[in-house]
Amino acid sequence: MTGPQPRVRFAPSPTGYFHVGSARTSLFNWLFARQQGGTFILRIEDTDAERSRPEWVSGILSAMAWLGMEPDEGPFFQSARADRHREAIDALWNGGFLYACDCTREAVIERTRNNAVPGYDGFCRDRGLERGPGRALRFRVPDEGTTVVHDLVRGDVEFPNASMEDFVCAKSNGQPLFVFANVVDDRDSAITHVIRGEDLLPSTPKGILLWHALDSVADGGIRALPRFAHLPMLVNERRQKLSKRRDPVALELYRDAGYLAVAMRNYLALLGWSPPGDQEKVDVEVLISTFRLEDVHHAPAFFDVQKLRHLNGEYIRELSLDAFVEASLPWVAPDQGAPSIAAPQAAIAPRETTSSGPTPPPGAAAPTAWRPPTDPPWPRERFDPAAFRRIAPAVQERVTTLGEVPAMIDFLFLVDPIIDPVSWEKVVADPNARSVLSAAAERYAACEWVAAVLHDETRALGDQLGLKLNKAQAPIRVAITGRGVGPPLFESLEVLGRDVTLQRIRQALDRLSSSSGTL
RNA sequence: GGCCCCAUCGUCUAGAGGCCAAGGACACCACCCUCUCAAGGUGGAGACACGGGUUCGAAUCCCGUUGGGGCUGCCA
Repeated sequence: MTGPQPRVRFAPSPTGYFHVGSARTSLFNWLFARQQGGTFILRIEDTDAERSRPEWVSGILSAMAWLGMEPDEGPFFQSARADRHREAIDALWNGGFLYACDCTREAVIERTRNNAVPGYDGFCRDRGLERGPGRALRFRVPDEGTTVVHDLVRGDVEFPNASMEDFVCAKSNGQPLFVFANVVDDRDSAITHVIRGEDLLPSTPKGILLWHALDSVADGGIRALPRFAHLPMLVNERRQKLSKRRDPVALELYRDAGYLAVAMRNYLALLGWSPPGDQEKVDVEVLISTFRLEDVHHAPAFFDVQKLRHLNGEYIRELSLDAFVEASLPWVAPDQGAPSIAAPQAAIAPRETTSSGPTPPPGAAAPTAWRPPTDPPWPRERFDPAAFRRIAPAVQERVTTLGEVPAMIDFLFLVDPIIDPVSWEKVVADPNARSVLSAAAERYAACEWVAAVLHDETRALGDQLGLKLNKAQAPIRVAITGRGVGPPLFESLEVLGRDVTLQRIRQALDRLSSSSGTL
């Protein structure tokens, strides 16, 4: 690609938490910028003051930091540019592109009820109203002709101008509206590529009209129209645009559940695009070097958590033991130096931290200390880092999210294990359970306390009772861990220690003896 | 209703006229491995929405149909 270095922007509106769809849009912008040696700009579109809150802005910033997408410029706040927007409005008004309109929404609806063409009917177009309070400013859309969007993803998309209504550029209170502020800001920041969701495609011809109008009044000089790239929507299982109300779309949800930033980023990149070759799990360097807007798929993509989980599991298993232990800390020991929000990602992809870019400007919230919303089930003082580290390799192979770690190791740190009723019922129903537990208590009391020996002892115990190891270990597992599934039993026993093991076997035996045999 | 977009296994996708009796990944099924559960290994089932063209030849190009979706706010 030739010409000036690309300048792209991600322009979210701070209306709540960070949406996975926004994350995907941001990622594609970021990938494109990194690849082209361009500039990635963050612009907060907060022109609607009533729908903007500071904490939502910091949510955007920290989510982007988590995914390793630091902006090169910004965040810029659209609300801070009101004067500039008014200036551009004046220029357009003076150029005759705008007209004042005092129609109420109700009046328009009333008037156009039976019209073939919906939307505003141009009622005020030739009334020659002066600007003033209570009067919105509308753009005089040409009656004839076609506006074509040259889209890098979809090719040329044509919009008959006659199908566009005279849209509002400035509210009756003087506030600029989205399309208008958006275009002015893109012009002023010399954006070369507008990469955003397909839902914005229908408003693009309006933006183009505005762009050329601003050119013709030389507002800020003549500016080259950016290239556009409209990304396919992310949809739910019903193939509808992801909705905040009913779909789990908050990126924070996934972070809280223990998805790694690298996995999330890799998965997001797979939505509407795929790296060359048969490999889908790829390093960010590959993402950056092979990403092409022209290769973006046209059809909407379903956000498939199953696949995300799988990828996450792969990334977790790939971690070094140290990295896994550290990444798990927020879930197992939230007080022990809970890392900042960016830390898990930094630990996993250290190269990420070398990405250049100015430090966030004043007003940008620094990444805050972060922890998952739920604490581990054991008393914090009973957590033993050394014990966790010993069992960690077995856990690492078995979890698919970090959020699953506590449930896998809770028996080590709880005073009494949490007994799963269904698993316990199977023990009660097992006629051999009592003799297995008794024999285990006997053998475990005397043998050397290492996994291999415990393994042999248990096998021998089974032989003695005519049971395969898989049958013999079952009651012991439930007695010790409370569950029928978990990390390898003998390693678990080794870490737990002889005393606690014997105590829990005795407790299980007691419970079996109680009249009901149930919990 | 109007404008616009889209259409390959259940899902994400590869596929730019012959290399495709359509490849990969997730999910699913079976087997192997195995102290449970995972992981891993091997194998299996599974798709070009439909109808017309164009062409020697179409998943790939064109038209139509059907089906989905987006937009249609003085929200962004």
